[in-house]
Amino acid sequence: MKKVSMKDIAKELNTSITTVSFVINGKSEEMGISPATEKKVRDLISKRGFNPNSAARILRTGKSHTIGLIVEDIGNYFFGNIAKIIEIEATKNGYNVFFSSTENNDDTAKQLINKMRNSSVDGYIITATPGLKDEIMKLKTDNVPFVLIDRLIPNIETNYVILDNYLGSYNLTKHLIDNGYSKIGFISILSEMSMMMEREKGFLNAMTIAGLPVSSKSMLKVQFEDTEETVIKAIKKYLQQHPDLDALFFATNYLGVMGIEALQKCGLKIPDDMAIVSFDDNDLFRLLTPSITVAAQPINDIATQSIELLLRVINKEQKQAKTEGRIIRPEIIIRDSSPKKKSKV
Amino acid sequence: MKKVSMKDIAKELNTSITTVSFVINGKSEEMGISPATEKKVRDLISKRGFNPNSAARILRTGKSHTIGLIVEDIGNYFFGNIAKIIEIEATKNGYNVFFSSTENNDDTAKQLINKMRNSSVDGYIITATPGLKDEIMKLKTDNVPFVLIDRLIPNIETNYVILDNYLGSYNLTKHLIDNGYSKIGFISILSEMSMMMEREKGFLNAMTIAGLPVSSKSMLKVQFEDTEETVIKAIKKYLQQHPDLDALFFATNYLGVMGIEALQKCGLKIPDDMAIVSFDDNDLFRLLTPSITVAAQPINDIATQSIELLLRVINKEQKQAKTEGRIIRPEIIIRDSSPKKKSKV
DNA sequence: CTGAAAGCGCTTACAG
DNA sequence: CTGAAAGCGCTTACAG
Repeated sequence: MKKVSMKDIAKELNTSITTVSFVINGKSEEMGISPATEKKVRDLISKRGFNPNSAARILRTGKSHTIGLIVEDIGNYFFGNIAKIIEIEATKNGYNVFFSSTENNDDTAKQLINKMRNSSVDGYIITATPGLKDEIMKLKTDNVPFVLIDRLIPNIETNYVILDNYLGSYNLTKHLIDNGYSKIGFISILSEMSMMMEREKGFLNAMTIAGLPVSSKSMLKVQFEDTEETVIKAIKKYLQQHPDLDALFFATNYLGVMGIEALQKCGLKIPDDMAIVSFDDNDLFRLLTPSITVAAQPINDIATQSIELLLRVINKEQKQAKTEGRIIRPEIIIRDSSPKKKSKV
Repeated sequence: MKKVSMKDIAKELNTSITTVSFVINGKSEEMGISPATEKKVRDLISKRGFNPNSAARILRTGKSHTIGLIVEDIGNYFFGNIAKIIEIEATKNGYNVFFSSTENNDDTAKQLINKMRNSSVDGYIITATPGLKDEIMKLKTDNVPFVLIDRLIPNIETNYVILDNYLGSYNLTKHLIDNGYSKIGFISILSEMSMMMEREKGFLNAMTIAGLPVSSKSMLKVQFEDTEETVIKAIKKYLQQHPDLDALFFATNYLGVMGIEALQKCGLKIPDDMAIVSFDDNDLFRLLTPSITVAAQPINDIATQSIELLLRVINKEQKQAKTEGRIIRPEIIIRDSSPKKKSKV
C-alpha cells in the first residue's frame, strides 16, 4: 500500500538515490550514467509504477510547475473557456493549473492569491477584482510572475492581456448609428473597472462624434450584485421611462440576456420595436431568434496570449523588469438584432 | 525577498519551532502554550506576514487538503457550474480544488489521475471516460477516496452521484406521448456509456408501454467526435428519410442545439412541424423562441452531494469499505417546444 | 510549559 | 561513472 520512493528503487538496484534521480530528470547523459544503468533504472521504475513525490520536489526546488488561474467565475462561458484553453496550453508546456473563482469579491481574491503563494505556484494569471491594488503591488515588489487579464488595475504597470474595450464599444455603437438608430439606451453596471469605463467611453464618443445627444439620465446602471429579478425590473422601468428609444446597447452579455427577457415581458419585439447589441458573445446570442449583434472577445487569442506571456515572464530573470501588454481587438459580429432601421410610416 | 519561515519566527522570538508550529496549528491550548507566548507568536506572524509552506506540510503529513476534480470539459455549462459549486463547498471545508478536463479522452484522464496522485490530492471527483476501468480499479484497491459523477463504470462498485437518466428519459418521452405525439425520433450519440444507454432505455420503455412502435432504424446515432457540421448534415438527412415524424427527442443538449439548427435549415417550424425535447438544460433552451422542454440536471444538488460524499469518504478509515451512491432525480421542465399536438385538419 | 531532533522524499554540490 | 550527505520547511513523538 505504501508508495514506492526513490530510495526503494535505489536499494533494490543496489545503486544510489542520486543515480535514480539523474535518470528520472533526464540527466543521465549530462551526468555520465551508463546506458546499462539507465535502462536498469527505467525498467524498475515502470515495473514498480514509481512516480516522484511532487511535494518533496517542490520543497527542494521551490518550483511547483503550477500556475494559478484566478478568474471571476469559472461557471461562466467566457471564463470557463479561457480556463480550458489555458489548461491545454499549460499542459503542453509541462505546467499544471490551479484555478479559483473570485465572484468579483476582493477578500476572496486576496485569500486565493495568498493560498496559492503558499503552494508555491510559479506564476499567476489574474482577473483582478476592484480593490486588489495592494495585493498586486505586493506581487510586483516580490518579483512574482503574473499577468492580468480582462481588466487592469488603474495606475499600475503590469503584464496584461486585455480586450480593446473602447474600440469594441465604439464600433458597436457606430454600427447602430450607421443603421439609422439615434436614440440608443446604454445599459451597464455601476463599476470603477477600467473595462466598463472604456466601454462607456466608446459608446459616448461614438454618439458625440455622430452629433447625437446623450445624457447620464439616458443611461441605466445596475449593481453587479443585483439579482436577475432586480435587474429585469430595473430594465422594465427604464424602458417605460424612455419610450422614445429605438435601440439598446448592453455593456455585458448577462445584461443582454436579462434585457432580452425584460423586452419580452414588455411585449417589445426585437428588432422592430427595439434593436439591440451586446458586448461579449455567448452561445445564446448566436441561436436566439433573432440572433444578437455583438462585440465578441476572441477567447482563444486571449487565453493563448496570456499563458504564453506568463511562461515567458516565468523564464525571465528580472520578472517585472519590463512589463508587456497585449491588446486584443474585439470582433464585431453583425447578426439580426440590429438591421437597417425601417423608416416610420 | 526571501520568504519568512517558522525558523525565522522562532529565532526572533527566542523560542522553538515547535512552539510556533503549535500556535499555527491551533494546538496552543492542547499543548499548554501560555497565552502570553501565544500572543507573542501570533503578533510576529502577522507582522512578518508569515505563511506556512504547504509543500513542506504536505511532505510531512501526506495530506494536501486538495481534491482533484476531473471533468469532461470545464468550458461547458454543466461542468463549469459543477466546478464552481464544488470549489465553493470545498473552500468552506478548508479544501482546495485542482481541476482538469479530459475531453472524454482515456489517455488524458489517466495522465491526470497520475499527476494528481503525485501531488498527493486527498481525493477525487471524477467524470469517467469510457476506458477508465483499470485506473478506477487501481484507485479502489489503493484505498484512495473518490466519487464518480455523471456516469458510472459498468460492473465496478464505487461511490457515485449520478442522475436518474432512465427516469428523466422515460418522463420526457411520456410527456410527448401524453401531448399526442406518437412518431418520435430519438437522436443520440453512439456510446457504451451507462448514462446514454439508460436514456435510450427510458425512451424505448415509454414508447413500448404506450404501445407505440419503435425500431432501431427510427433512431439516429452520431459519433461523439463528429463535427457540428457533420452532425447537422446527418440530422437533415435523417429528417428527409423520416418525413412522418412529429417529434424529436435529443439525448444531449448539444445535440439539441445542433438539431435546432438542422430544423431551421430544413425550414421546419418548432413546434408546429416538429415538437422537440432535449435531455440536459442550458441557458439557451430557456431563452429560445420557442423555449425548449427539457429534462434538467439539478446541478446544485449533484455538485453539493458529490463533494459532501467525498469529504465523508476522506474522513473515513476504510475508504472503500462500503460504497455509497446518490441518484439525483432530473427535473422535467415543460416549455413551449412540446405543446399539445394540434389535430390535423 | 517548552525544546532538540528525526524524518517526510526529493535535488544537487561535492568527493572520489 | 557513481555515492554519501546536506538541506528544503514543516510536524510530532519524546524528553525534561
